[in-house]
Amino acid sequence: MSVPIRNPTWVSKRRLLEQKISDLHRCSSLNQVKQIHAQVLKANLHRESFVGQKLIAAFSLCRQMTLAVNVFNQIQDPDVLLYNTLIRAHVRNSEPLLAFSVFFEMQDSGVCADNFTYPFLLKACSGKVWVRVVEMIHAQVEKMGFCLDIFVPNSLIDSYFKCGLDGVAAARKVFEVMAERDTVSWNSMIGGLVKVGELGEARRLFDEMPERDTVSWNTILDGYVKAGEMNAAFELFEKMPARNVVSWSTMVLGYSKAGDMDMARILFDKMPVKNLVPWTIMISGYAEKGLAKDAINLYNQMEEAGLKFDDGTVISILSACAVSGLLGLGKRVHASIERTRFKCSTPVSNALIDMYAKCGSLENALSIFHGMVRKDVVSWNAIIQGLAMHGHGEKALQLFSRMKGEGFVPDKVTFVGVLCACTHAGFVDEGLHYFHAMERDYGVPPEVEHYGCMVDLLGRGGRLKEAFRLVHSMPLEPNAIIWGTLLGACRMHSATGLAEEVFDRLVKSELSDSGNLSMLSNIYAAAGDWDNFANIRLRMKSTSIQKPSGGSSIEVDDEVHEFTVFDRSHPKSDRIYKTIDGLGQHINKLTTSS
DNA sequence: ATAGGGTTAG
Repeated sequence: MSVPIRNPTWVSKRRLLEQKISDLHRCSSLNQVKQIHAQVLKANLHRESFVGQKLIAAFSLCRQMTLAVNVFNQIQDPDVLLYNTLIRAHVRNSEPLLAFSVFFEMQDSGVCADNFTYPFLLKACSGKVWVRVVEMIHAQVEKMGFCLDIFVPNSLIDSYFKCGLDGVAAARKVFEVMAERDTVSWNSMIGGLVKVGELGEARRLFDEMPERDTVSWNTILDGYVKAGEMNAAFELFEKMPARNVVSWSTMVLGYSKAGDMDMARILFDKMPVKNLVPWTIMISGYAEKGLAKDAINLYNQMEEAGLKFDDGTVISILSACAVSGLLGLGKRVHASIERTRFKCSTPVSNALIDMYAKCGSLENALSIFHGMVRKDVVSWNAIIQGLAMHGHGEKALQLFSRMKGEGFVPDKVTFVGVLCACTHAGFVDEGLHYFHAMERDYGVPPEVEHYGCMVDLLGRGGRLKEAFRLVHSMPLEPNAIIWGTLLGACRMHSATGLAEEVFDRLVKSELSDSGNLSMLSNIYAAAGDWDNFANIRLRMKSTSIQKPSGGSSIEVDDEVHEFTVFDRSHPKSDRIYKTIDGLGQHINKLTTSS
């Protein structure tokens, strides 16, 4: 019998599968991944570590962690690479606890962590609770002698600062006891101190350090910018021995955030080298402030300069459009994305949903949402919020239950949307139900935002006493929004006496702003108390200078129309207010007749 | 280790 010749079709099939496996990370749909998984099982390749790594990563990108874990369990003696892949998958899916349980499992089975394992774990540790975990990792790397490698203490400093205030002392300690410090160690300390708002100490270290590089200068510069001290920042900026694109961008952002777009533009024009970031900062700055013409001009220039934008650019500009209702620019950005790539990334789609919803184009928001390949919690939150905002409370609640059905875990933002949906649909009892269920059934303790929603829900539902009781009994300190909401409820039900009580609290806690003042003046006006009305209006004149009042804006044909409290500067102001009054009467008629 | 970036109540 002759030696069997390999079937050429079989060989090419096998090659094709291997190619598919190594391209798994490029798969855009769950079905494709499932198909390849089936082929892997048929070819009996599912016990290979490399194949497992690829499949786990691909399933985790589709949020199919059950499938990812199944793949993992098929492999008998997982190596460190496979463990790392699963750890990273859990971290990516915001499941730090599961990531750690895999890590412990790995230790129990005697597989040693490598230099990749700890960075993945450290990435899972953000937020206050996790400082203990950084401490645990710290102890382990210390025990294994990893701390002799300067890379390790440097990243520990960074991780401790990521724990917020709880980690600051430990970060200082690591820095103090380090055998040797390099510029990165100093810069990490300065950056961390800036992040937690310890600008003074950051500056002391900056002055103390033996050798400063441009990163050191940029970091301390950012500290002054974040503190809003633009004069000090500018002084530093002029003194710097060398400036790079980061230094200039930091200054441009600072002026933009301070509302000084002219100064931001002067520096932007002067920059010797620009990359995407300063362009993004400028366009977003204009867009956020409703300066549609400037934003669009610069956007055109950026396109003409042949710059291809990345996710950061797109997200930043879209969220600025959402703030000021620049639907026109938002649509242009959307069109540019569609031209340049096949599918949007999840964060970009999320930004699009939010932009369309906030600009009032719910159909577009919904079509982006339904067309998404990989939704995440944020996608659901954004669409639930968008539907709620536009009065589709019932639809929002339907999506909430679908979200759970598809295996997504609601978070605190989801419940803000859900409660908001109940308010807008007038579902007071459902709202109370969700409010009680969120901690009990979902492990999400209510925060001040949720109490705010409840005050609004009860207040609008005419259950003013319950709203008051909730505010007085809540375990958290009520903020200006809570009192303002309560004040609004008082106005709605002409409860002048209660309103005064609320307002006293606002004044005492120095939380009164022009919005709340105008609300109180409306209450007096409605009650015919013109003396108090005049009093409040006088007060508004003096406080409105200190505190900017809230408002809304909308873009029509590249022109932005802005509206703030008591503002009648719009040329069609009379007609607008007449229309609003008409609508109000119409609504009253409908609600009293039903 | 430094600059821009998604969802949060009135």
